[in-house]
Amino acid sequence: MSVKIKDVAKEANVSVATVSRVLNNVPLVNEETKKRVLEAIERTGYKPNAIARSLKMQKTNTFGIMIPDIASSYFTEVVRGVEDICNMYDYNIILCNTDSEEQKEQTYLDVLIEKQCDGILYIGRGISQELKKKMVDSKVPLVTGAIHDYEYSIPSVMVDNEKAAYDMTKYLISLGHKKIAHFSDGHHNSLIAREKEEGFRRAMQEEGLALPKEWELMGEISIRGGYKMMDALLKENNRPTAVMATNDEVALGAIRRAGEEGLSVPKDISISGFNNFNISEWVQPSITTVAQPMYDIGAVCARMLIKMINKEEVENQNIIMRHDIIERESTATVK
Amino acid sequence: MSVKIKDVAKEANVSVATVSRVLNNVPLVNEETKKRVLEAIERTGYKPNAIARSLKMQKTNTFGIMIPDIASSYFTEVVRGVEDICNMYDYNIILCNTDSEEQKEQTYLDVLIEKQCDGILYIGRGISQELKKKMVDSKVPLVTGAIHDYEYSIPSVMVDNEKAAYDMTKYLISLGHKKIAHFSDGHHNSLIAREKEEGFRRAMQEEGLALPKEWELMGEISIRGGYKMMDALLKENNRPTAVMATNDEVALGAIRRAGEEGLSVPKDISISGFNNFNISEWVQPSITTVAQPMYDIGAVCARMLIKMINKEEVENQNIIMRHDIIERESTATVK
DNA sequence: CTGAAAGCGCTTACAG
DNA sequence: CTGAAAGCGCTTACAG
Repeated sequence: MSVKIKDVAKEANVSVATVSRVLNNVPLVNEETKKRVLEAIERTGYKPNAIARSLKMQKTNTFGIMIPDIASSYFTEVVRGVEDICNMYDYNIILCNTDSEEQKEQTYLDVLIEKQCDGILYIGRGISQELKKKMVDSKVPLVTGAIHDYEYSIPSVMVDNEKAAYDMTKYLISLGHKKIAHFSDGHHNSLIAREKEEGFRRAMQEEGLALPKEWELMGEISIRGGYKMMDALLKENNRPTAVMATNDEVALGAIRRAGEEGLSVPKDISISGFNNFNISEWVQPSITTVAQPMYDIGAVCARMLIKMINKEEVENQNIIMRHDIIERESTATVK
Repeated sequence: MSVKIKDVAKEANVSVATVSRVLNNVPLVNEETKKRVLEAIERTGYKPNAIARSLKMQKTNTFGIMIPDIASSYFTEVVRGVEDICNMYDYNIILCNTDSEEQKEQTYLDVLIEKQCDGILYIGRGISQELKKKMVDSKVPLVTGAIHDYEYSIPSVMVDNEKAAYDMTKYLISLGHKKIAHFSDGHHNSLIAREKEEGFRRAMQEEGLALPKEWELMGEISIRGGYKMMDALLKENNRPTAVMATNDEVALGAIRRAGEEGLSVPKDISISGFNNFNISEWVQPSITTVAQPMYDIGAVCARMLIKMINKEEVENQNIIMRHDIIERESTATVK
């Protein structure tokens, strides 16, 4: 059916070896011959078969990327960063949505290994013990994004979540808030949630502020999740003056629910987010947040993985990206 | 380095053919032998090499998916739908962000063909002549999402954009609006923009309403794009009472800019969106929009492509999905 | 029920 | 500078 290297060789009156050489720009081909081959390729409309090439070369030029859900703004940005770099370096990515389910993660990992991916990017909230072991054992080059594993010290690119949460809490406190609730990710495997929790507590304790149980809500990371957590919080008699939400979507849901209750944000209650999603500066009120360079996290992950594959030395194997507090309309000094 | 089928064969004292048979569940293998092979696989930790298999079978079980930008909410949802179905049927997807640039599209198409993708999903706003020809000539099974090509009648899954825009315009008119602006996609290749434009005009003309040039804005499809278009509109003396934006992000940007001007939405101006993104019911005001089943469009595209590859008959090659007007807070009767 | 062998479409060490 | 041949890791028609 389709034309193969053999057909081109026949057309150009050379051997397949020669055709292969011009295809791969091996220098020692006679200019005349090369021209003839190029013409034959043109005439026949030949396209190399990358699968055959991969089998021979033991290299597929494709990465697997495992994320919880592409429909979640955070991962969407990271993936875009990954893909742009991959495109520059002639890699492609196989996208795997795991929903943070271990079963799916295991299955995808097997597929990625079987499809001989040159490397794997794992972007997530945390990795289960089992998967971690399996990944490391597989010997496939691996980089994690958004999280870091201390057990195997897998190369990683992330933000200092503990510090980021600490900074945001301190910021809220600097506004005069002493009663602060925390809406966090309820997923059992979330390393990030634990780190943020620690930062939050450290800041509160430093100031000698109370941490009542009813102000530590856990739920789904989504607008609806934020809505529900605010709903639960409002049922309490003891109301905080500020809420630190684990991301901007959660903050948005919380703002919506507060508004329905007749509470004006930030006049009656301050609400902060995390990540600085693109909507956050546009919604009303715009959301005070901790910006983190999601696109760059993806891009740096990809670059690091490519370096590893090329056996280049990677000086810093655990890159911490910068975060920034962005003050906007959803927070204000306590009245 | 890694264990191959030959190693398993040796371990189990059978031929590679036999190992391959148990791997592929070919029935005519002795139970006893099968068990021995399975044990050998277990012991050696053998993982099949899908690349070798693909070369032999002429099937990679991977699709290429070309979209403008995964960071755009519309495509994010569609891709999730695609991936979920692919996962069910043991396909993987190679994600390609083209930014609607023809150069990137051409390059990606070549790569997808060379990597022997079993099929390609093209989700976009429109296809250039050249790319269309190249895709069709390549003979790779192809489905388009969000758009339909009338020239080659490529199988497609989409919403009736003309009718959807018509319906939304009619809805705004039913609210008493006679002065309606339209914020649309400025990309030169956007088929969708042209269809919506037609629907908008048809509705307006049916009612004998004017279509002044200054109310037909074109810009970038994004929150910022909507902000800018509203900014331009507000510079006109002649102000409409309603704006139909080409999607919810554009609407959000427009709402923001209107607010900055001291205009209250919907009291002073009604603004409608398109697509029903997940934020749209949560922002304040929530956005009146035309819902379209983005996830399902992706899912149906994937299913159709799989059917085509399996040579199953696809009765309806141009599937029109349902759209719905969702009335929310950003539109109101004209005062 | 099982094995030897050919072949999928490439690349490259080796020989000339 | 060029070609014949081996080999990447599988599957399967063929023969037994």
